[in-house]
Amino acid sequence: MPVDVIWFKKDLRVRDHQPLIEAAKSCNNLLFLFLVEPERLELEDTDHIHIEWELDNAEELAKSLAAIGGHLHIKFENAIRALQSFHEEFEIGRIFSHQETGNSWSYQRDLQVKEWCNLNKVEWLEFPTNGVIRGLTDRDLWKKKRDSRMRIELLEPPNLESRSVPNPDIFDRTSIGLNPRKLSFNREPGESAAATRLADFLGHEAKNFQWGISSPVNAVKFGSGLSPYLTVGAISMRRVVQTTNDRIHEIRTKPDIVSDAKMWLKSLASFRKRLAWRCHFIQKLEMESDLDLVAQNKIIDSNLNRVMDEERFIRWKTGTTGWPFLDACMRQLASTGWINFRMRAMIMSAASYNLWLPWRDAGCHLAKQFIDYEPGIHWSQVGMQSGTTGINTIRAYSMTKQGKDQDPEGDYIRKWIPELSMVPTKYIHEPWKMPIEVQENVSCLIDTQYPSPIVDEVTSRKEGVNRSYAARSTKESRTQSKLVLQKHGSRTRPRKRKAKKDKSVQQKLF
DNA sequence: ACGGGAGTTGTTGTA
DNA sequence: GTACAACAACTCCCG
Repeated sequence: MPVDVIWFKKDLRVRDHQPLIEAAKSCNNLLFLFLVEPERLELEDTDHIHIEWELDNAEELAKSLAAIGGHLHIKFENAIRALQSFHEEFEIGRIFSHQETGNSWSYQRDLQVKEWCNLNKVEWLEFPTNGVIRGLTDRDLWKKKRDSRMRIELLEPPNLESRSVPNPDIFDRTSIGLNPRKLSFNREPGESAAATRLADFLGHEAKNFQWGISSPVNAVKFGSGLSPYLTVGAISMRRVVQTTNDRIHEIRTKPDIVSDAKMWLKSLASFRKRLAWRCHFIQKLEMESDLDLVAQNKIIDSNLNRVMDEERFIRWKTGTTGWPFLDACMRQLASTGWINFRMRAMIMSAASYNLWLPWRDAGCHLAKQFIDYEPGIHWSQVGMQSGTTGINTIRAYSMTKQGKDQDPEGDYIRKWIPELSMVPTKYIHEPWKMPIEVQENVSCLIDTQYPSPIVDEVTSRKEGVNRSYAARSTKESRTQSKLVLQKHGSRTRPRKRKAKKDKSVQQKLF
C-alpha cells in the first residue's frame, strides 16, 4: 500500500496545519517527515543556531504528533535522496506540505523536488503559508486576499487512527556535527510554549508594545517574543492574528477589565499592523525569489560600488567599532540571538552608510545572528537599509543620537560593554572625549581598552548618504526604480494631510 | 520607519 | 498690560 508523506518544513506544529488535515482524509498510510538537509549547514545565511532551534521544535512536534497517533521521522539527508529511499521502500503516493517562501537555496530545492515528483508520478500538494499569496504579479489584490486568509477558521489537529508509518530509528543529534554558539537567552521550544507566549503577551506586556519596541532595553520586555516561533511555524500567523483580534474585541466591549483601555487598544492595533508587515515583506520574497542574491535595483547597486574592507567588517561584526551604542547592540545580538527591529535597521545602516560594506556580506552575517531569521523580512530590510531598492527614502541612522534617545543614562551600553562599565554618563555615548585623567580613573584607556571610533560618524554618514543619492539619480536607476515600485510598492494610500487651520485654506473652501 | 538646518510658533521670565 | 529676549517644540525640506 502506498504512503502519503507529510513533509514538515517551517511549520512545526499540529494545530492549524492544513496539509496535516488534508492528508488525514487520505486512505493511505501516512509518513511524517522532517528533514535537516546537510547542504544547509554550508549556506552563507544559515547558522547552526537555526538548525538547533528547528530541531528543538521538531522534537516537540514529535511529541504532539505522538499524542494524536503519529510518528515523526527526523532525517539528516538531502531531500531528493530521502524521498527516493522512502519511495523505494513504501511507494509514495502524494506529498503534502506548506508552500515555502525561503532563500534562493530552498527555492531551487523545491524546483528539484517538483521535478523529482513529476518524474516519479508523485503528486505534491502544497498549501498556502500565513499571508503569502502565491502567483501574484503585483500588489493590487494582495491586502484583500491576505486579510480574508486571516479570517479562515483555525483547524484542529486530526486523529490519525494508527495509520502512521512507525519510525524505528532514533534521531541522534550529535551525529550531524552541529556546533551552535551558546545563546544566553533560552527560549522554550514548541507549539504549547508558543501559545503560552502569545497568551502572556496579550494578557500583560502588549499594553506597552507601541512605546516599548523602539529601545533595545524595553523591547526585550514589551515585544511579543513570538518571532522565533513564527519562523519555524510553531504557531500559525492566522492564530496570532485571530487571538489578537479576540483580545481587541474583548477590551472594546469590556474596557473595565484592563487598567488603561486606550493604551491597550493603541498598542494592539500597532501589533496587528506589524503582523501584517511581516506578511507584506515575505510576499516580496515570494515575488522575487532571489532577493537574497540580487539587489532589487541592480543599477543603483553597481553605481554604489561598495567594497569589502576586512578590518571594518570584523570590527562591525564583533562590536568593536568604537561607537558604544552600536557595539552594545551587536554584542546583545551575538549573545542572545535577538535584537529589536529598529536596532536591526540601525545596524544595517551603519554597515551601509558609515562603513560602506557590501550588503550581501553584512546581510549574511546578520542572518546568522538572528534566531528568528526570516528570509523575506530580512532581505527586504537589507535592501531598504542599504539603499538598493530605489523606492524607499534613504534612512541613515546616527548611532550617538539613537544611543542618547534610547539609552540616555547609558545603562544598556554598560551592561553589554564591560570595558565601559565605569564610564560616567557624561561620556558614555562618546567615550573618546574623556580626558586622560578620567580614562585612568574609570580604567578605560581609549585605544587600549576600548577603541576610538573606526571612522568619524558624522562625515562618514554624510558621505555615504551623498554617494547613495548620486547612485540613484542617474536616468537608468530611475527607470529601474519605477519598475520596482510597480511590482512591490505598497498599495496603502498615502494618508490625506490634515486640513490646516490656515486662513488661506479656509478661504478656498468657499 | 533618518538627521540636521531653517523657519515658525508657543512659553516663560523679566523689567 | 506690554515688549522683548531666550529657549523649547514643532514643521518642512533636502541630502
